Amino acid sequence: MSLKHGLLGLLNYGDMTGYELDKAFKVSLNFFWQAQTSQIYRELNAMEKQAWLISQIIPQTGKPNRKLYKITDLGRAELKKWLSKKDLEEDLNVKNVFLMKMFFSAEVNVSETIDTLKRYKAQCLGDLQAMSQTGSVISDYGQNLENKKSMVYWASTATFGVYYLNMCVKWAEDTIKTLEEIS
Amino acid sequence: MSLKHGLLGLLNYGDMTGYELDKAFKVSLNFFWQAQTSQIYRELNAMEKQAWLISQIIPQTGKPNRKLYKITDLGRAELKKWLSKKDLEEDLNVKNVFLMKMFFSAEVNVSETIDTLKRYKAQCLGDLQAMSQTGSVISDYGQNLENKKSMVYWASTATFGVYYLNMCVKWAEDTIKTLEEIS
DNA sequence: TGGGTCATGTAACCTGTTACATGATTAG
DNA sequence: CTAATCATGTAACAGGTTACATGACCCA
Repeated sequence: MSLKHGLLGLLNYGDMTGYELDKAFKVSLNFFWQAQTSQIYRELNAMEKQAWLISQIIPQTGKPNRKLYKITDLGRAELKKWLSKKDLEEDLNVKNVFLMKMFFSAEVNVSETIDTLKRYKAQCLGDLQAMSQTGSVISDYGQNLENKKSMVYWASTATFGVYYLNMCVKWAEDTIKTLEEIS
Repeated sequence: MSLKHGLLGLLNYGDMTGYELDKAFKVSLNFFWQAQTSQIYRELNAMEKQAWLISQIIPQTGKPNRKLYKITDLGRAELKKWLSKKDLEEDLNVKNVFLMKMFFSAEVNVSETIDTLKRYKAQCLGDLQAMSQTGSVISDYGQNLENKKSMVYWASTATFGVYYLNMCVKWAEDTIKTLEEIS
């Protein structure tokens, strides 16, 4: 149940509409969690029923009305409970379709797999490039927060991203080399 | 739709029952994909309806009968189609609850987060220890295959695991250091 | 005049999780 | 005597994906 908690975390920074949450999600949490717009709206509904949020309609003219969500004390309590949960094990599970394909790649030509790995590497390098700008994005956003401490944690997840992508590039290069030797 | 394809991939090595697939899954694909036993049985049913598999009941006495699955030509075609799909982007998406919690950790005490990171590191080191034995496991299993090439790919995914866990350990250490400085 | 942004969703479907059920055999 | 192993699942629910719908406004 992490999408709900991600949304709680974002709403804890300030009130937002579903539309704004969707965008905020995509610029911040997207590296380690992906969510569809439609799912966000559905989860917000469910969370309001659970009284983790309350909403307020803000009329607009010419545009659809905005439905602004605010986190409740119950929601904040839930967020903290989730953050403080001691049991790590489930949180470490990772699903990686790319690796699953690699596992079974004896079924396709070596040259095709090498090609896939090269595209993989290129993609990782592109993502790294994009990530090199997160530093300034973080300090831009961080200015609006009362709790400046957040920036340290945001930066640490960005660092994870950089370490991860560099590791993937190295692994791809090593694997390509191994495959070129046997082909 | 990766569980189905993982099961196809395993059945491509040889006929198995749901029970055996469950165990095979947990010793091979578990690092990058996790599946519940009940889900495996359900997916096998669905796959048989799609004619990717056929099954055969093998009566036993004293034990429940075995339901042995065999991949069909249609199933093999589907496996290859999935493996050859050129579009990488979706395959690179990764969901990581641990990082999402880290992102919002300004809400909990720094000391608590440092403690969590230490347990994270310990867990990674434990997993690394466990992974150091995969080399021999791979060559044991590989002996039974006609297609020995598989071992190279299995080994490459295991290498990814080792690189990944080492990277996580380094990141945890760096992050602990950063947090200790600000606290 | 065509595409992007703003802003809301619903419906159908697929996939993943949790809890439960059965019952004999075997190893410690 | 107890726990694990063998071997099958079903039911209910939660979460994720895909496709579709509406409609004004703004910019090139």
